[in-house]
Amino acid sequence: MNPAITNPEGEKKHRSPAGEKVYGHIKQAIFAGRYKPGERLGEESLARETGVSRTPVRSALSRLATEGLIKPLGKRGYCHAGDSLEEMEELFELRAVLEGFALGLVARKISKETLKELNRYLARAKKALARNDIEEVFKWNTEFHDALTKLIADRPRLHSLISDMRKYVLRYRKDTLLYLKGAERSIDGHCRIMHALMLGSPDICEKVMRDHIREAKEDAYHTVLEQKELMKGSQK
Amino acid sequence: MNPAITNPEGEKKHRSPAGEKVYGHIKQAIFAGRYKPGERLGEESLARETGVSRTPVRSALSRLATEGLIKPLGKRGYCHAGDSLEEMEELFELRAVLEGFALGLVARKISKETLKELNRYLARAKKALARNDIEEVFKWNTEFHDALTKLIADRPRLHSLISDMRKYVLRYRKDTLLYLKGAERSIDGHCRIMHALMLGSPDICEKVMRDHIREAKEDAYHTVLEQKELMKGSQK
DNA sequence: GAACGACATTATGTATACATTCATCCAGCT
DNA sequence: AGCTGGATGAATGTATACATAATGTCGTTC
Repeated sequence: MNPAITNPEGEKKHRSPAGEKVYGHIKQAIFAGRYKPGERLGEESLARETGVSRTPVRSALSRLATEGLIKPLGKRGYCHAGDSLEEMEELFELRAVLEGFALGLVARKISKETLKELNRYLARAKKALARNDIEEVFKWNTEFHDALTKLIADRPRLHSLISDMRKYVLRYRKDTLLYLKGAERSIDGHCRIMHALMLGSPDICEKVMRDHIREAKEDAYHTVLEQKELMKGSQK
Repeated sequence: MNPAITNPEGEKKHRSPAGEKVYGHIKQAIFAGRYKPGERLGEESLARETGVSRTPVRSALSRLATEGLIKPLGKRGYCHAGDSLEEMEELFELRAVLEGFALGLVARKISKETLKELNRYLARAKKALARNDIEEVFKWNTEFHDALTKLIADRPRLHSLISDMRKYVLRYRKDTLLYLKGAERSIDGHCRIMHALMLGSPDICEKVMRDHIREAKEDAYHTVLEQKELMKGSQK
């Protein structure tokens, strides 16, 4: 399974073994599709499942709600947000806007060294694609985006917004890249990003990144549709 | 004092008398400048202050952190984010991007009735400006923006992001409008927004809204600077 | 038979007690 | 004298017990 999901690597803040455990547990369960869409998530049941008390469960639920994986349900706990196409679409649109803006900021101050680093990731992804090693393509594409994200660490809000959304979106992206065509389009987009960065124009960078993420949205869109079809078929 | 701040009106979710009480208490204290910038906010001291236990205090702190009013401090509690110019600038830049995008979305589907409603608010703000009634200008300008925000209620993430940031930004805006020039520029911006909406072009709407909020940023910038000067002067 | 109401069950809000970890300070050593 | 290391304290993480609110069920009544 996807290591970026099953291995909840060290984040910066939020310091608690138990709370972290529950957080990872629920997140993984959601990504694995273990909850029915819209299913209610109660503090007590989760506390029993994970073997901790309700207090860390509450904290984890609150965190997940901020990240958008679950939604507050009126007055009675939370529920799994489900993969509605609308949600997915909004998420990618937001990413397009925010990461587009971010790339515009980056364009103003990126260094030659960073450009080289990005080119390195891109070259590796291309090589991996030539070998049909999708896993590797995914890895280097992620490195590429992560390197870009790091460049706006001096804008804490923007940075954390983008980080959160990228975390959330992994589920779609991995599946998307399983299609060779998606991998090709993605790498092509990264090429265009490099060119835009070398042009140094914020406006062009913004537009290129928007288009890139909207392409990814289209791929994810089809993937989700097919998943829904599959689920429909597998229902007795 | 600002009614939008001192009167924590009914929000949608988050159901708790005690938790709500603490939330309002801290928020008000922050807006009133009762905490030194960067001051550490401990759960225990806040619990004593407000007379409730630490549990609702935790929930309130978590909420405030999500909204960006306080920042998680490494591993040890939270602290008042302070009014650094950088933070303020980032906040307005984000608003510019997100509300710009939102207005682009709105442009595609706004109805004649809504346009009329917006025009009504705008006209009232103009009249208030003619009377030099800044309080009223503020009120109708807020109605104007709120009406726009409501139009993207079908994009929950975008909507809540914008709502949160607008809440947070109230402190700057009120002071800003105390300057007549700021009020004039603000109303002028709203006029341009109306024209862009009537043109119906998403791109133009996006650009106009961005410019409008960046103007507000400039006003807020000067205001914060003057406040800092004042504080420097009042320090023995 | 359907609807209303009371009770039981369950879930969340709150409080408090306990555990753990971080920070500070003082003492002893180099 | 300065630095290091441990002890002490305080603040957060966790668990649990209690209070309150909501839901679901069962019984009664019309």
